Amino acid sequence: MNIFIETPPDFEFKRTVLSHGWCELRPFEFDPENWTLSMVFNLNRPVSAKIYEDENQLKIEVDGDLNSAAVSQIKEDVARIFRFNDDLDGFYQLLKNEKDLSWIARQKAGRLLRSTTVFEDLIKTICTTNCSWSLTKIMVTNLVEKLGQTTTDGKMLFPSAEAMAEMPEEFYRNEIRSGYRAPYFKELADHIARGQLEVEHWLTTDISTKDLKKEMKQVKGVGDYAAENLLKLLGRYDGLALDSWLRGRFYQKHNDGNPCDDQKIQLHYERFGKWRGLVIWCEMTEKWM
DNA sequence: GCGTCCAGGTCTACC
DNA sequence: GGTAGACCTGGACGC
Repeated sequence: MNIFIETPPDFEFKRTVLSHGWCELRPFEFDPENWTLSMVFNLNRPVSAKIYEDENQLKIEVDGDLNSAAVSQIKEDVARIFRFNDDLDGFYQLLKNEKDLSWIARQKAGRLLRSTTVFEDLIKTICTTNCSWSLTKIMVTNLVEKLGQTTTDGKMLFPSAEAMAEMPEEFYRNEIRSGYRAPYFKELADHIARGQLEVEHWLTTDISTKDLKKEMKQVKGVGDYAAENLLKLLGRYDGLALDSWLRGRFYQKHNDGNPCDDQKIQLHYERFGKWRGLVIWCEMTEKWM
């Protein structure tokens, strides 16, 4: 069946899908020829779907018929991953007189694609640390294919914390190829499955970004970069989430290709206040489309 | 085909 | 609080 969802006026499907690398990480699958994003919804059973842009709405093509509760859940999940409820007015106002950055508002960039749970984004973020993008994809694909529930058409859901907690550390090292991250995954999944750690509330908590970042860094494998990257996915852009790729792009664009310390990068974006993390990301990914 | 080197972010021990 | 070394993998490179 097909489900149609109206999009906000300042929403841009293509810019959001390609906002960062998440569309390449399972269960997301991006088809650039047909401009389709595939994913799997966690309803009372895993259900695969293809998402298309259809004028001012999104068309969600799902396998079989769904009841109204399942349709509501899909609408909620779609709003969440595409950031329909994010208010970017302040961000666009800030940039409207910036000669080199005004394109961001014109192209409606700035919505960063995310998963349907904080847990999934957290695990994927740890998979991006200290390795090549190809290894990130290998680790995420292995997690999904070896632990995820299967849909009727053979697609797979991202595994739950409970499913991950059932596996021993060696599984993550030998099967997922996560190397030294193996004990981190095991410990994180154990803590969440036992109810000792609650990460879903990170999306709605009122605590300061500084305190939230501190809480995130209590998770093994989460350092400054990972915490700030996850914060961006939660809608908090105070941190730049500098990694080697972002630093390299800054050196090329603003420092004649020469390396500089992080303090100089921080200083460059300081005037953008709470939006600085989103400004640097949009600026460095301008040519992705 | 095999061995070596490198990039990558975080943790831990140490100062 | 700051710093050095270890962690582990895939890929690039030389032989």
